[in-house]
Amino acid sequence: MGHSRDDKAASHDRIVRIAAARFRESGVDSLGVAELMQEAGLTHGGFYRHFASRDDLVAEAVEMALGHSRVQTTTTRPDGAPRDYAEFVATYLDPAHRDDPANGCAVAALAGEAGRLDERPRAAFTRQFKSNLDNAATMLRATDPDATRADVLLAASALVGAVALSRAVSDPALSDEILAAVRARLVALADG
Amino acid sequence: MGHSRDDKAASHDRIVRIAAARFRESGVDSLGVAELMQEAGLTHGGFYRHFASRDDLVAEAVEMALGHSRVQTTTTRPDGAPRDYAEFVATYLDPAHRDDPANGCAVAALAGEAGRLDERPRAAFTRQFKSNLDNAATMLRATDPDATRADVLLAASALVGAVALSRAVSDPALSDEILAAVRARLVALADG
DNA sequence: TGTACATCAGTGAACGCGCGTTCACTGATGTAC
DNA sequence: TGTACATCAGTGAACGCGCGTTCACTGATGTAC
Repeated sequence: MGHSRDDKAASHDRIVRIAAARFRESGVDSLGVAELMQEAGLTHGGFYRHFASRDDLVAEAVEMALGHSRVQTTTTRPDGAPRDYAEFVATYLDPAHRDDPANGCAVAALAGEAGRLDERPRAAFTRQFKSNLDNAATMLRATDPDATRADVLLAASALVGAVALSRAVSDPALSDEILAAVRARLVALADG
Repeated sequence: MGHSRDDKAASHDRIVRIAAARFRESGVDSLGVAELMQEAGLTHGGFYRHFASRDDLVAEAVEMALGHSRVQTTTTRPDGAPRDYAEFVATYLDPAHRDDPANGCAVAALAGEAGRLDERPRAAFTRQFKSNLDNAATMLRATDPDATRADVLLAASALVGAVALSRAVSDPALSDEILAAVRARLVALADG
């Protein structure tokens, strides 16, 4: 067990990443300090060398969750190529995204409880959502130059709603159907 | 403090209604047994004359929340007249609905956590959502006879997503804008 | 480069607190005769 | 209709438990000379 400053930074990062993933998976209230520290390979007492309080962790972890997710709404791919709107929609509404909230879009995962979070994480949510809207607008307008802001807001609402509903419903066929239908309609609207 | 059978039924109903409202407002984990019973004008010990466990209450209250909300997706109005799709969308996406989740659509309020609920309340969620889809389909097809099931699923996802996002975001202007934009686009899509 | 010392990341026992749940009790209700 | 009795809705103290948080301590790290 290292005690150097690099070790502390690594521990801190590990703790926040684990919390961010777990918060997206099962909400901000689901994970206790003791369990979190255990998952990070530490004991609970050390938590307060990193955070002033659990609320402080929540703020940091929500900020990280919103900033880093595998299913991103970024305009470029890992290889640097611009991302196509249809491809983005397909990735976002893929069952793989539905089934892996821990690594998925934090806006979709946290939309239901963001309004009840403290000011700081809620502001982070709002900021990130606005940024996602801008990215979605850029992608959509590359396909449909006439797309309005209302079109972007409809698409964003449908994307977030479809992922949330597909995760909520206990009927797998309906879950798949929601994703496929919304994907088809959003792509058709952009192309038409 | 009455002890008759009618009194018990009234107490039971009161407890479940309060829980249903509070669950829609702030999630299923937010309300303790003691606080709930106090709000119902009783003491916490009596809770177990009504429910085998807190989980039992959650199941019943979620079922009631899904069955009874002021902003309903029913096809008829209180006065018995059929409901117009555009009117329904406008009501659903009204700021008054956003600002009153306790009396609003339980599907929108619980979408984020329904997937983490027990089997029984989750099944109730799924059942109610399917029923809402059917009602929405009927209303939508009254306006647009060519509307497909995919159109209905897009509308449902957009409605739920828009309400969730409008509640989540801390910027009031953006919140209003989401509701207005999705309303305008959904009505325009239905009108052809 | 080596030594002495301060710092502080991490440990693990302990804290107060609120939670869901239990239980002995009270007294009004409903029933039997 | 009146009386005796069983039932049970509701009370409130008490329970074990897990939570977030505190704290005295350990020992490796980083610094001063």
